[in-house]
Amino acid sequence: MSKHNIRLKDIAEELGLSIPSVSRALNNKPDISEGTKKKVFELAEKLHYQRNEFAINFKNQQSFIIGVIIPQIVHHFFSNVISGIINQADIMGYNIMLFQSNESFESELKGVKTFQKSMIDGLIISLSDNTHDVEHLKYLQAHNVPVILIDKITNAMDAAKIICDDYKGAYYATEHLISLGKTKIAHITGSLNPYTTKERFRGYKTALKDYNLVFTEHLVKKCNLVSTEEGYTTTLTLLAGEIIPDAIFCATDPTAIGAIKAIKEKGFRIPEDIAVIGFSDWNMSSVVDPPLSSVSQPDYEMGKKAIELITQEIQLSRENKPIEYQTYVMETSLVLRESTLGKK
Amino acid sequence: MSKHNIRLKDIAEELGLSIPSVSRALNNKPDISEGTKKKVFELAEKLHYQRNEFAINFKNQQSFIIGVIIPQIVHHFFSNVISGIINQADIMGYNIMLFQSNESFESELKGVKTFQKSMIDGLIISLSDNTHDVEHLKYLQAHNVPVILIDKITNAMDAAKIICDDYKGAYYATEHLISLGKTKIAHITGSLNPYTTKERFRGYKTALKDYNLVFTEHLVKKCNLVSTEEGYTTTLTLLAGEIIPDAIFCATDPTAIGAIKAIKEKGFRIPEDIAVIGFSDWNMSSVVDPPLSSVSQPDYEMGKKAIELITQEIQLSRENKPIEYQTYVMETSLVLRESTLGKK
DNA sequence: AATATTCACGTAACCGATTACGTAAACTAG
DNA sequence: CTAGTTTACGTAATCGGTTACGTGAATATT
Repeated sequence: MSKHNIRLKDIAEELGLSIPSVSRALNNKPDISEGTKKKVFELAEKLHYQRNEFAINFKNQQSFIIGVIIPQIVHHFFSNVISGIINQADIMGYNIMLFQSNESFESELKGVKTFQKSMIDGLIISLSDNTHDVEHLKYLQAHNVPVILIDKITNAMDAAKIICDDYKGAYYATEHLISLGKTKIAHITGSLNPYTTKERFRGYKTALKDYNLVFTEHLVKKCNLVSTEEGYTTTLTLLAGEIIPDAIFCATDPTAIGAIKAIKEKGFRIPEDIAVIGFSDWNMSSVVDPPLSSVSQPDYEMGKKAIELITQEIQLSRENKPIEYQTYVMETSLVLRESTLGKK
Repeated sequence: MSKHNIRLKDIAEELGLSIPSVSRALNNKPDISEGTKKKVFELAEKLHYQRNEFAINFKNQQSFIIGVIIPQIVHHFFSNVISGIINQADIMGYNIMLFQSNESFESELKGVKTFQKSMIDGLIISLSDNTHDVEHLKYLQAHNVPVILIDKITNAMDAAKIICDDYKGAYYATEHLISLGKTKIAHITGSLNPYTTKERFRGYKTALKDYNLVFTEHLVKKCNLVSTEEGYTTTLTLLAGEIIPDAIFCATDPTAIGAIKAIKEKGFRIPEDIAVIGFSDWNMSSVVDPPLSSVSQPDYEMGKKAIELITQEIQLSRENKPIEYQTYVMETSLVLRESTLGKK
């Protein structure tokens, strides 16, 4: 930040005018003569004058900065969410201040406090897995800073929330496996991020029930990290069990990729013997062998929606109008590939 | 941003003090009595007073914001760079304002201007493929805003630059293939992002030469988008040529993944008939079949280094000290997997 | 006791721009 | 020719905090 940027004062002094007159000229205010206006414009042009938005925002008590806190940037889903957030924020005239909590509550708390002191106009946050207390977010809200929860949400506070329909996505995925004639459908679930995982589990169970398939406790395995490695070992356990599944619905793509590896290693065919479907449609999913069917989440659109909502809330908040909080459930879609459909 | 945050004025009025006295008390300045200090601290605590950093930064003409512009967030390499940037910036007490150019020069230009008006203290930028003019960056520099180029750099301006050793990485990759006894080593190069691609090509050629292998023009193919699809079709062309390669060094991992698909489809064994190695070690590379050997870039460290450098430059710039620009070349490392080593 | 020093605070200026308000000079109207 | 209006500007206040400077009262020194 230069100390030698051109200020209104520089222009005013050179033209023998007062600072407000220069301001009025540059902003095309009525109370200024055409001649002065022209002189000011020309000098401003010549000196490459740029308005100091920092000063204006300070005066107007509005930063045009939206804080974004997510658990991890290096994540297919979140990087797409951020992409949507940034592109839409640009359209709406806002800047994005980004922070990652690395799944730590302390870090998230620190991020919120830093943002608060930086006078963000609003916060879009996806909670860390270790966040159970949301007083820091309620405090922001209480001070007229709109907060929007995205993906990893909580019921512990009233706010606009954006999620994708994990339940329906899981239901459709399971339904798809059923439509292939599979009857012994396993599910590898996760324990972290309770909300989405629970919803996926619920979708799985409901689909089984709706199609009159027996829910078998043995066919449901829990994975803590939902990683490729855990997917691999968990699937090996599944395959060594009494009931060998003929399909596996995994709560995440990495888990599904681990499952594919285990299934191939044990000599089963995919999808003939065991079909596999994941969740989230990671970019890697199309390149594994066989390419993985998955449930695609509207990540980019969720980010875009978050900006649309928060800019509205910021506006309402400035006008001291009441804000009605809704939860926006966005549709998922099935992306079918060889891991369920087989070779074309 | 609330209009009703607690200000020094509120505390001052309640205690019958002047605003500067409250300020001195809270900042533990000497010219204030212990009794007053205690009273101020207690009331500040009670009212949850938070310093308005926005105001202080405005006064100090320093925003503690570092602007970051990259072509795309949804990219394994860049998301890791940003991760390093954010974590290190947090340590150094800076905030990150993020923007993506989507590989558009106009968009990049707009981002730079917006950041400039927001009074960023420094800019870390990875140029879009369509950026040939860097006047916008030179302008920032001329106004004491340090600019650091990362990965996609240019020689058109003097600035600190951070790249990874594409040349050596490519050399090592080729050398590794040679060490496996491969003699007909093909290279799939790209045309975008000339600098890195050219360096990778140069590393490939030099390694061949150093090990007395013939450089064969036919074994080098150009891919514009370096995508999986292009890698696939390009490899099919290679395999239909007169000289069938016994190894392929691809300029990117997606290309290599496409190559693997084509090689498997044509019935060749990997790595026995044809070994494959990529570049960048995308997260998907470990899950393809066979797992892909690749050249790992120090993405996270590059981001971290960028923050270290820019905070130093900001400091020097504030002290009006001269800044010496260097180009930091960071080491790559080989990540060897089955696509060159075979099954263990 | 007279003077010097320290203490503890208040006042004013500032960061860069905007905006409400005030006011000479010029213009208009009756 | 005077009163009212418009024009085109300047002055002052503001945003929230920091800092240089000034000052009366208390304390210390000779």
